[in-house]
Amino acid sequence: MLSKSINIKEIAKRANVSIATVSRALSGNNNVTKETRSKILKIAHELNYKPNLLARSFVKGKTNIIGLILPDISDEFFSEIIKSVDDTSYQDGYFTMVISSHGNRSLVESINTMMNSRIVDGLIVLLSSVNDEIKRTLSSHRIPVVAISGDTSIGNYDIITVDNYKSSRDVVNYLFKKGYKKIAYINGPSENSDAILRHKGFCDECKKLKLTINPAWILNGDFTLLGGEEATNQLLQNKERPEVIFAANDMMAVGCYNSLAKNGYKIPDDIGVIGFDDILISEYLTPPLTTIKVDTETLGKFATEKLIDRINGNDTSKHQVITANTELVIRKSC
Amino acid sequence: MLSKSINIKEIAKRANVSIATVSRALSGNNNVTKETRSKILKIAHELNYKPNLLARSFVKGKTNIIGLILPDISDEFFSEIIKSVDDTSYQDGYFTMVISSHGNRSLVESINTMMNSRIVDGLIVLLSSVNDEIKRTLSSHRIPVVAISGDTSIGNYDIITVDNYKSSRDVVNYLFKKGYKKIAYINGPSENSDAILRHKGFCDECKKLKLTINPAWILNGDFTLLGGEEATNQLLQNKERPEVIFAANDMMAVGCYNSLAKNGYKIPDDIGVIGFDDILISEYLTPPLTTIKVDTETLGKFATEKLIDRINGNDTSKHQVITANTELVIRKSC
DNA sequence: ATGAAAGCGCTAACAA
DNA sequence: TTGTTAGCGCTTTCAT
Repeated sequence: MLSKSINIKEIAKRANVSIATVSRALSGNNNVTKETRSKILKIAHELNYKPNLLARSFVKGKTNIIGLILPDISDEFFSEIIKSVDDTSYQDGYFTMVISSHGNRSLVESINTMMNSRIVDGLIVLLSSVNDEIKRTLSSHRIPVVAISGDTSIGNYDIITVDNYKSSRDVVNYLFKKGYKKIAYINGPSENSDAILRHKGFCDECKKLKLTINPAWILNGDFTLLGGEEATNQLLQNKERPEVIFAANDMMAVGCYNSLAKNGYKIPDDIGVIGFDDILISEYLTPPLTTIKVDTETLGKFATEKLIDRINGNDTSKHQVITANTELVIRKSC
Repeated sequence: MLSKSINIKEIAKRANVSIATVSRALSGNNNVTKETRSKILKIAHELNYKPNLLARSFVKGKTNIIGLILPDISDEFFSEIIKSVDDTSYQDGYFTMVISSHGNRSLVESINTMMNSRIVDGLIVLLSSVNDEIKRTLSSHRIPVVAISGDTSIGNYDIITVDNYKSSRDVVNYLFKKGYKKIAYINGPSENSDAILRHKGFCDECKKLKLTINPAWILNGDFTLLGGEEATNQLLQNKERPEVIFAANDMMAVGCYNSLAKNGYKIPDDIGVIGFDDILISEYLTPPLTTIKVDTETLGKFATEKLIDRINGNDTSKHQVITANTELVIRKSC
């Protein structure tokens, strides 16, 4: 294994030409006669020659690999992003390297390593929360960076985002029109940008519709299934019960379902539930979950195309914030 | 952007030493005096020097990246594998590069590219079906290869597998003991190694228990949700109905649930359902799905550890087949 | 402990 | 059209 590999020098020797000619023949460069080229190609094939991409990348200063940094790889939402990014980049001749930031402590570290390693030509970073250090790190762009982030405060990089705020208002509006007046809300993590905006959207629309918000109906969640379940348990302790629960993401909505089932409540007859994200599972819950569909495919596609355009220098415009569409998917849960 | 970067030559100049000394100081080599080292480190820090990992990899012939080739990245089963592989490799100082084979046509191509690129030090390949060409390609190991595969026919690489056959027999046995005699089976794709073994396990155990298999109750599926739904629809056309449906994977079991609900059957009262894989969603179905838990974390961990041991030369034993455990998880669906 | 120099495999500028 | 040669940034002998 790892036996000494065939290189262009070896081919050059056998073909009685210089390594430059071999390089040219192999890279499809024009300045080689048909005969020389076919002779070289034949020998290369016979020796099962494979170019050392590492050497090539090294000299060219370009690897055709993009890096994708995620907080946590297993999350379903993220895996859809991975697929979308990978599909898009592959079509443009790029590989995707997926890097979990393995906990927040190392997010900045991961970004820094990747930025300066020369292993990736560009970076897509999925951000759940943003602080100054992260922003500074991302802005120190040795290579192009695109962030997928709820926080759209401008930095020195492109941002692909979802309209959390408006979608959240849409939800409240929909509920209001359906006749729901008593709405409970399960919040996401306090530092999560998406969660913050969704919460703000909820509050603002309630205010606009003059819905009074019972403070006991605003629960703290953490975007996990269990968090949603516990929040709902807590909610059900109150004597007065809401008519519907708005969970800031679908995973918590699933937790909601569990709690409600265990406590003997029927959805939507006794209490309605609405979520946010439209993860795969949502459609197959009983009853199917009404939710906001976040188009992860577009999210990943936009991010990748933007990044590759930046890498290739095809896009030298000012850094942008691009908003991907959402859509209210009405199913059976409210 | 991409401004000329600081390199060891620059540091050497400023520190009035040779590049060799800088290299030694930076790599923690002993043969440098405390003073020289700290001087160099200070300058490197001031200049915000980051080593060019590509150059380092190139000269060392080692990138500390492992490749993970998957048939389709979005599958939930696979994303758990990704996480496990990434976590494990990260702990050992490796990055993980995820490569979707983007359809079978390019699987061999993907393997070949990665094998010879020098970009990855080793390769984990998730195989859903195996043919001679794939086997030959994997066996031509310029670098170590570990396959995660149902097909365990020996090749020139390590194999991590799941005991599909035995687990499938376990399922039938469990059903039999629960009093189910009329069992329907929804098969996976005909060329899928796991599916083939699960089906064989089903047949053999039925035979052993002298359960007669109604041919109309053996359906063709494709491991997708929709496939499971359609198969179940078809199954319900028969006048005689089975007491329980064994879906060869959980995704199809979810499809089963949908079809049964739409046709007015209650699980498990009217008809039972059992699956295979234990994907995240299974626990939260109504009723929670009884299934075989495939421990993807262990699967990925075994594969990664094996691979890294091979890369480091810590394992020079003959190629092995390692079987990861499964476990029958009894919930409420039968 | 430090330096000089070779070389990893390839591309590309320059010469011929 | 082809060859010569100089790097790319780093590690690693081999001297000193």
